[in-house]
Amino acid sequence: MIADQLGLSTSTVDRALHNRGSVSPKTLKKVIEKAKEMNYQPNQSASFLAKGKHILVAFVFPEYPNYFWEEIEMGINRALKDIQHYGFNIEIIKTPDSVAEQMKIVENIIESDDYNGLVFAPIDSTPFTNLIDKGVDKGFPVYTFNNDSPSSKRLFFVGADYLDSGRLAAELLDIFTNNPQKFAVITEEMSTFQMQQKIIGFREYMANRTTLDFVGPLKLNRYAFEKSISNLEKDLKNVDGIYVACGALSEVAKGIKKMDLKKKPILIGHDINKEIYQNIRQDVISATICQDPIYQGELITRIVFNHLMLEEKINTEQNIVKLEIVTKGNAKYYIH
Amino acid sequence: MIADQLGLSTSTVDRALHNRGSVSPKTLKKVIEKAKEMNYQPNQSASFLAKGKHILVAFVFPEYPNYFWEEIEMGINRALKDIQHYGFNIEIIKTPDSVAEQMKIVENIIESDDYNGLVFAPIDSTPFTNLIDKGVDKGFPVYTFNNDSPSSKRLFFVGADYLDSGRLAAELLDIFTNNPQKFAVITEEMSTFQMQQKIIGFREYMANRTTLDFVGPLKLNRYAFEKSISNLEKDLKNVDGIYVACGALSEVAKGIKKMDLKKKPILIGHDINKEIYQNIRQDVISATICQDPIYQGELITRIVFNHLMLEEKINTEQNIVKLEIVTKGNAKYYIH
DNA sequence: CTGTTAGCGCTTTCAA
DNA sequence: TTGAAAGCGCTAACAG
Repeated sequence: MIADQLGLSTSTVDRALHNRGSVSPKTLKKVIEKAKEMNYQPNQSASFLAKGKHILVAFVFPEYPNYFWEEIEMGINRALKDIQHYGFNIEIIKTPDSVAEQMKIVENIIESDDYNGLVFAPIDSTPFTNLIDKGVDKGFPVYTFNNDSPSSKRLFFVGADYLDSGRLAAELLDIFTNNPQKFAVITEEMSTFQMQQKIIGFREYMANRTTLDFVGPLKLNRYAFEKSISNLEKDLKNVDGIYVACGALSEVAKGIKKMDLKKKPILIGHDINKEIYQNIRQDVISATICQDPIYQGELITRIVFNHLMLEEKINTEQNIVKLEIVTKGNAKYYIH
Repeated sequence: MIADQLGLSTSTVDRALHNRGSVSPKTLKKVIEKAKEMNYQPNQSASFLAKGKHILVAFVFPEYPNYFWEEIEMGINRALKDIQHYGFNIEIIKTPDSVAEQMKIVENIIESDDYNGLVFAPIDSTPFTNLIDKGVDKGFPVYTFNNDSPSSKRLFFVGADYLDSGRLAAELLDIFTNNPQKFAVITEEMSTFQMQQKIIGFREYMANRTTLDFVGPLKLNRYAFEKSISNLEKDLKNVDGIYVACGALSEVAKGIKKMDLKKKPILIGHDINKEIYQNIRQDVISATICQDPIYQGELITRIVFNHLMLEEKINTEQNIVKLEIVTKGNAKYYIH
C-alpha cells in the first residue's frame, strides 16, 4: 500500500523500511513518513514466510539440582510451543558442576558453526568472561541466565540476585523465630558462586546482631549427604534456626527429623520439589525462597527469539527475577 | 511435500489434514499416515498469511482498584506485543462495580456482531451465569478472569482462589504475631463477592482459635475512606493484628499511623502499589498477598489467542494462579 | 538508486 | 472427490 500510494516499487519500500541501504535520502524520508502516517504495521507472518529463516540456539546449563533445572526446561518448552513454528529451534546441553567442563563445552559451541546463539548458565562468574567475550566479539550472540557473568559482554541476563536471596533468607529466619540465640548456616564443600553469594547476603543482614551466635557455614558432601548431615548433629544441638544455602534442603530436613535436638529449629532454604513440599506441610521446613524457574526459562527463551528472529533491540541488558516466599499457606502453588 | 510424495494436489492434502471434508476415506488415511511419518509441522506463518484472519476480542473489567487493573493491562499488552501481528486485536472496556451496569455492557457485546469473543471479570459469580450461557450457547466464546462464574459455561477461567487467599492472610497474621489476643477484619460496606470469599477463608483458618478475640468485619465507605477509617479507632485500640480484605490497604495504613493505639498492630492485606510498598518499607504493613496481575493478564490473553486464532482445544478449563507473599524483604520485586 | 520477478507454504474458489 | 490457480504480504536475486 505504501508503494502504491507513493508510486514506488515494494522492494524500494522494503529497503527503506528496513534500512537495507541503496535508497536515496529523499525517498527514504518519504517512505518513513508515509509509513508513520498510515500507521503501517509489518505483517510478521509474511516476513517469516518470505525469509524462511531457521535458527538453532544451544542452551547450556548444569544438571544439578535436577528438580530445579527440570522446571527451567518446562518454561523453555512453554515458550517454544508458541514460537518454534516460526523456525526457532533449540538444543539443550547439560553439564557437570565444573568450570573446566563447562569451558570445554562452551568453547566447542562458539567455535563450531552449528549454532546461531548460546544461552548459558555458568556455574561461576569471572572465569567465563574471556570465553563469552570471544564469542560476542566475533558476532556470536551469548546470553546468560540463572548465573550471570556481569563483567563479560553477554547480551542479556535473566536470573535472580543471590546476594538478595541470602538477605531474604535471613529476614525469614527473623520472622519465624522468637528471641533466637543461635543460627546455623549450611552449605556444600564444593561451594559454587551462587552459594557464596547467598551466604554473603545472609551475613550482611545479620551483621549487627551482636547478641546472636552463629555456627557454620557447615559443609555437606554432595556425594554423601546422609552421612555428612548426621555428622552435624552436635553443631545443631541447640540452634533456633538453620539456613540451608545449597541445594540440599530436603536432605537436611530428613536428617533433622532423625536427630535428637533440644528444640525444633526453624528451617529455611531455597527452591522447591516434592520432598521439600512434604516437609513444609509437616512443619519441618518453615519457608523456602523460590525464583520461579518456569518463568525464567520462558522469559530467556522469548527474549532470545525476539532478538534473533525479530531483530529486536535489547535495551535493558538484564532482567532480575523476583524472589518468592513459600510457606505452608501457599506451597501448593509452587509444585508441578 | 506430502502432496508431491503422494501424487495428490495440495488442496486435497489441506482438506485431509484439517478435516474439511470432501476427501475419500482412502486418501484421508494415506495423508494422515504420511504426515505422521514425515513428522509434518504446519507452517503457522503461511497459514496466518493465507487466512488473513482478523479477530477483535472485548476485555471487560472493573476500574477499581485502579492500580490492580493497570497491572492486568500491562500483562495484556505484554502478550499483545507478541501476537497482535498475527491479526489479534482487543478492546478494553472498564465498568463500575455494579452488577447491573456490567450486565448491560456484557449483554450489548454479546448481542452485537462487533466482537469475536469476550474476556470478562464479573464482580459477582452467580448473577452472570445465564448471560454468559446465552453467549456461549450461540457460539460466542466467553472467558472469565480474576473472578469466576463457575456454574456458567464460560470456556476458561484465569484467576486466584479467594477463599484460599483469606486463609493465607490468616496464616500470615499467625506468623507475624506472637501470642495474639485480638484480631480485626476490615472490609467495605459495598462488599464484593471476592471480599466475602476472603473473609470466609480467613474465618475458616481461625475457626478453632477459641482463645482469640475477633472484631469485625468492620466496614469502610469507599467514597469516604479517611473518615470511615478514623471512625474505627476505638475498635482497633488494642488489636494485635488487622486483616484488610478489601482494596484499601494503603488507606488503612495511613489511618493507623494517625491513631493513638496501645500497641502497633500487625497489618496484612492484598495486592501492592507504591503506597503499600512505602508502608511495607516503614514496617506499617507487615505483609501483603499478591496474585501476579501481570502474569494473569498475559496468560488469559495468550490462552484466548491460542483458542481463537490457532483453534487450539481447551483441556483444563481453568488456571488458578499462585498466591505470593510479599514482605519487606522481597517487596521491591513487586513494584513496577 | 530503483524496479521486475519469483517464491515462501498455505487457503480458498472454481471448475472438472 | 479431486485439482488448478490465484493470492495473502513480504523478501531477495537480478537487471537496469
